[in-house]
Amino acid sequence: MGRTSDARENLIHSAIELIGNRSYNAVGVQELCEHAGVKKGSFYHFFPSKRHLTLEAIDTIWQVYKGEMLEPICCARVPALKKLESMLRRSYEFQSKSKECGGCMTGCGFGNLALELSTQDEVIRQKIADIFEDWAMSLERVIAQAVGEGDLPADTDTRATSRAIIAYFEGVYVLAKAFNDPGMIPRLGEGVFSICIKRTEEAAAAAADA
Amino acid sequence: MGRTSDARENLIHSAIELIGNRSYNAVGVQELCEHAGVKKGSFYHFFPSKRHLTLEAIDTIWQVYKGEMLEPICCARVPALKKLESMLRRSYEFQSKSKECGGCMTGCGFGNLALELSTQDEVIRQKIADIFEDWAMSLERVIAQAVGEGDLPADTDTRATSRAIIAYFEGVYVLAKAFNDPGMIPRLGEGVFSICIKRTEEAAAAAADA
DNA sequence: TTATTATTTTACCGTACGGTCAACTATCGG
DNA sequence: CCGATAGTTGACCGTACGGTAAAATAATAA
Repeated sequence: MGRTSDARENLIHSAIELIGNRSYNAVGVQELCEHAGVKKGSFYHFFPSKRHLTLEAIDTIWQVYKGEMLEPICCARVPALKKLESMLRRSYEFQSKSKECGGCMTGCGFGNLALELSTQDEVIRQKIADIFEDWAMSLERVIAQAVGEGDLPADTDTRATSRAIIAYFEGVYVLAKAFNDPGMIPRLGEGVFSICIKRTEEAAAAAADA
Repeated sequence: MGRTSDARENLIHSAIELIGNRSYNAVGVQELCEHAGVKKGSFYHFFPSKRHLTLEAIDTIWQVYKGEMLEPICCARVPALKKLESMLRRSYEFQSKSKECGGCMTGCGFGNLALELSTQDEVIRQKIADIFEDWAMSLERVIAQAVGEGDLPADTDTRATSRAIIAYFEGVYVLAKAFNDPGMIPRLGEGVFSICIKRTEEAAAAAADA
């Protein structure tokens, strides 16, 4: 009963867009409200604070990314290595488009918020860590598939490899954003395939005799 | 002529410490002044804006990091792969210490500022991009050394490899910060050695027939 | 010693921030 | 049609922000 409203959803989507394009601290409640077409009083009717809105926005991006990008790719019936290629290509497409629209690369929303807020907000940090963990588990299944398909060595450490790939992805986003060049995603992204492989005997030996 | 002062240096070091531990937008001019033991009027005697102080702080961290960490390691007369190990170990030590002191991992100051400010401040973005480029060139020489020592294939793309390693380092920092766990640096860091190697024939073929 | 110059100090500016409140209004179930 | 409920509105906190201006003070070069 009572009336209904889409102000709540609008605010979440405005937060995703504005905070995603700039940063948490660079976007104010007022701007969020204007962008969503909502008065400040309504903001605080739906969310106890800007921080709470952000927490919901983080949940939403993850649900959307997971549901519309990650799972469709992971569940497709194609070779595992092609799935990695798809992720790379889709990332590139998305970042290119966002650069064409807004003039600059936004990068990964989780990485952005993790670096900005991890030392200041334990709840947000933990939420992002959970997301990375969830993401890694999806990826781990892809790695295991690749092992099964014989494209990766049978003794591959799937857990470590999946984490390393996510780290690499995040790092590529950092550089691409610093250079404002989405083209770095496919260029550097190539290197993902190297991560899957264990280091050569010679390299291991050379590193070991330190 | 006139009196001398260390206020300027104090402000730069306060900026490095405070902004490094939190973020650009989370630290105000007032707090910077208090930490440096300087009055606000003096702040604006030395710097036209907080942004300009930050630009100088970025320069300073890079000069210090380069002079006290990067070059000593790169110029040492040891095998190239051992240099990579040194970088990893020193990163771990530094981040562990900073976590013990302040309670949390700060990560890489350049990555932090790149993700926070790249979309909002072109000058800062470009400065950080230049630093990454400079860093990559130092690393490229190490990779070339490893090739010369026979620890990496003769056909290694030293330029691409050095960029990939920096991306990977940055990504490891992102994850380690999100999990507030410096231990991820040595754990994930292992993967650096994989990046140096070209992907196997089979993997390349599998990825190619997409 | 003195004139000059660099630094320090204090008080202040306008603005934007995150957040609160109470009155008001539309809507839905009964 | 009515009462409860959910959503809206606009005015309003206190505070902290980045930044300014001018007078006071200290040190140095001549």
